[in-house]
Amino acid sequence: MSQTAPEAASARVAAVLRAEILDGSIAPGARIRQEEVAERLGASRLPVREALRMLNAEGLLVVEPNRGARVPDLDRREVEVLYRMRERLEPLALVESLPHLDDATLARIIDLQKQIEQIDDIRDFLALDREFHLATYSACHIDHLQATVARLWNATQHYRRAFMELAGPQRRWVVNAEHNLLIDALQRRDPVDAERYLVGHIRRTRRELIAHPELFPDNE
Amino acid sequence: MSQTAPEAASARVAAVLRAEILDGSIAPGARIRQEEVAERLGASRLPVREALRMLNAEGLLVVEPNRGARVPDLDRREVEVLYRMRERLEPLALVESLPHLDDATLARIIDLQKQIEQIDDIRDFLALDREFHLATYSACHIDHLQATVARLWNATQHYRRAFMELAGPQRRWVVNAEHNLLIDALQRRDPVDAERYLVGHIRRTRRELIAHPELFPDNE
DNA sequence: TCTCTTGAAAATGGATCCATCTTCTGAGAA
DNA sequence: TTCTCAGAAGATGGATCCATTTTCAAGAGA
Repeated sequence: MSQTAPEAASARVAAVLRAEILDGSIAPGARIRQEEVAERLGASRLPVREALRMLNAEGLLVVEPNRGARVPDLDRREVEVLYRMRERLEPLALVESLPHLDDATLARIIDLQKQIEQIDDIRDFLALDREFHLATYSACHIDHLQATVARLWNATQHYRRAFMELAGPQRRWVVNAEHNLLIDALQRRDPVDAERYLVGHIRRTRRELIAHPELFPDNE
Repeated sequence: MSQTAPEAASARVAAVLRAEILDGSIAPGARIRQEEVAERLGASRLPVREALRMLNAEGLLVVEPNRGARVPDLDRREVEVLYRMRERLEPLALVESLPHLDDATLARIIDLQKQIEQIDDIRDFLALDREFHLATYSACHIDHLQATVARLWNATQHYRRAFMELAGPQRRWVVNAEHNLLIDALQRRDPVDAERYLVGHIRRTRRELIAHPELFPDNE
């Protein structure tokens, strides 16, 4: 066969929509019409419906009965609590992952950070940053934990992007310092320091993000 | 209309399957065949597929491409980590909920505990216990947080039931003592004590549950 | 007797057509 | 001008039929 991957239509549709939501092409609040997606991607409405359910499970959109799917837009308190969830869950994922992290994954993490330090484009930065962190959790091998963490990243992705477009690159050096301290702790297999730097990283991000009320709808 | 609720077929199918999984009629490891469910519940396969996706989003089953849906069975480490996730997330849900808990909800929580102290049947106990805890989080009004906590309860429900069938009712008084201390802290609107008793409650449950390796598959 | 192969049965994935619900638009009256 | 209500258009939910994949059992060969 010349085709390398048969891949189901619903998975293909889900992949396209996932990318569009994560990179902001489909903004929060937008309604997603099944027929429009089906026509655009050359499939029938059925795999589109399946794809919407998948993305719903991934925290990227909400499905309301008889009213279709839409990307939710969150208020400031909601985003803040999602970040507090990250502060509690990701250290657990990291500590469970650390003992099983092999050298190849560690090398990939280090390489990702090198790319992060050289990239300018915000979308590329966000994608690499996400891949960097999820890679540090990849060895925990607890599906529920990894899926939950991914959902939190998915739901807050838009606000991270909006923040970076607003704040510009002047705080990038802080991210890099935190990432490199985290990598150092990982290389030393030190769960205490790894958790310390990770929590600090997420906490700082939350505070800087929350400090911009203009990112969120209907703030009194 | 005589019908009080029109309710979509997919939601109805999902409700039946959800109840069957939670009460153990469909055990972990079991494959769920779409056609069997469709015939049994008097619907076509399409709403069944939708229902399976919904339950997948709720953490009750996993869907593998071209291989259908099944209720996952977890090993001991997986259940332990799920409980550690609960220990970190539920205190956050409680603290975010506590300031918004109204008197009616508090009264319902107290009433649920009174029922818990009088019930004998394990399935009824588990349902009431679940309702009790989720009620304490119900005022946090963060959909993602409540859904995540519900998923953790869903995924571990089977092992809680198996544990109770094994351990019998002799530790029920501990549950009641912990619940009543938690209620007292809620009535005093004391987030510190409330978090303290809740974490203790979950930690003790985890330890007692994990102490029974015979509850889990393939433990060396 | 064990293993590999092959083919048939069964289950899932997808497409099209129809029913039902939502929502938007516009006309009419206060 | 504004509110209300009715009707039409559009979108979602569901049923049936077909295609593809998986799975399992039977048989041939070593």
